[in-house]
Amino acid sequence: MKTKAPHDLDTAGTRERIVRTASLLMQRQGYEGTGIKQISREAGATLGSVYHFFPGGKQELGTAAVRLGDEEFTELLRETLDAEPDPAKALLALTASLAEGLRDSDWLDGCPVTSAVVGTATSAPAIQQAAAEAFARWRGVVAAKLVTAGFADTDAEELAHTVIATLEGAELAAQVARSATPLEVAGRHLARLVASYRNG
Amino acid sequence: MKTKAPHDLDTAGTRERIVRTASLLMQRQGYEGTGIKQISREAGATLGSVYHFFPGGKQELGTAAVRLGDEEFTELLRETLDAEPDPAKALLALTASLAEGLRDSDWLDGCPVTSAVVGTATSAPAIQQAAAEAFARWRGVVAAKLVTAGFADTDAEELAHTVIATLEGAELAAQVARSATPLEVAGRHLARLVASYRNG
DNA sequence: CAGCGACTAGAGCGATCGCTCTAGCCCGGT
DNA sequence: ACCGGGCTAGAGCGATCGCTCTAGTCGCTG
Repeated sequence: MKTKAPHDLDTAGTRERIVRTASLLMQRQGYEGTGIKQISREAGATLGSVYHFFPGGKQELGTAAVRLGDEEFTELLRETLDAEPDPAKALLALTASLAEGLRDSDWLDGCPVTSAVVGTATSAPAIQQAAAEAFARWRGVVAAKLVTAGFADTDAEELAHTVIATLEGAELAAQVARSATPLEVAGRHLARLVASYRNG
Repeated sequence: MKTKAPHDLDTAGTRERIVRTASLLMQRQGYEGTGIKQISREAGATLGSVYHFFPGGKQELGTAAVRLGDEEFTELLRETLDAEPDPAKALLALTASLAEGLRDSDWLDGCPVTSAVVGTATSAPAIQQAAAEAFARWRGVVAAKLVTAGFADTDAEELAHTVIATLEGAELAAQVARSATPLEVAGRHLARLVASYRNG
């Protein structure tokens, strides 16, 4: 039962600023390529604050950053899928939205979870765990949408696997090629794949 | 016109050992997470040798490592696709092969290009360039296979985009989940997607 | 208003980073 | 026999890494 006094808000403010900055920087530079001092500097916080909020150090902060990316993409996923009854059309809207976001950042801001998880398998297992949970949650959201639209449970779960994997891969490909084409093509193919299960 | 004296072979041996070690380590730890000293130590070479062969430093070595990964996967791609006339069946064999390789390394060795390219957009543009070339070459191999199998040029090129993107994404998902399922499901869906263009 | 816990502030630790530099080994050619 | 260049060898540079530590500020509570 916490009160929402200004004190608490300020606290939450600094903590959140640190996490958001960490998420953004790790998205662009990866986990290993981002330093704690750079995060604290760009977040307008001090090193003391960072270790006050994240006594577990870099790994705990990285985990929080991945969780933030998880939450944000989960919300985008839910919004986009809810706005269109037909799952195939919704996927087209989703890839278009991702392509727009990527272009707007000059192809720098890819998937925050992907960026943070690469190369941390042995050095930061907690981050791997958080990334695994994120992917599983996203698959769950896609699968739920498909089930609601009348797909069989098994088909929905398998399609959700491929939808999320293809989105990850197409986002990376688009980033590297500095072109929206991989995402646009992936959207059309995913829509076609999903539609092929509608009557069969 | 170089002679193949033992002297030259030894030279090539050290250089190649360095590149192979760099490729393996960056595959597991990412570009930023791998140090030059660690590479030279594990390759059984000295720091002097590394900078003798790669005067451009870490970025040049990383670029060579990405090119090696490019060549190796290009070969695997060609071999697997050549062994089976039907592209859909060939894709199933390919995902099975990737899943096997991933499991054999205890889910540590994902795509070497992906690992190296994440987080290097601003810090090592030469690596981005090499990765873009790798993805383009792989798409070319897949597209050529599809054209040979009778697909229209446009369909073949678009499918190649999605095949490569989905393989990348599924490999990453399998690595994070420590499970072959994402790759297996992706293989079946890619086969289905490709087959859907056969008569349409 | 005294006291206390939450938070800020940043100097500085040992280790490691990418990289440079000098010294010397080894081997083929003349 | 001697030289010269390809390659090895590793000490050490300044910078940065993740992290610890002490000191101090702030605002709420009794």
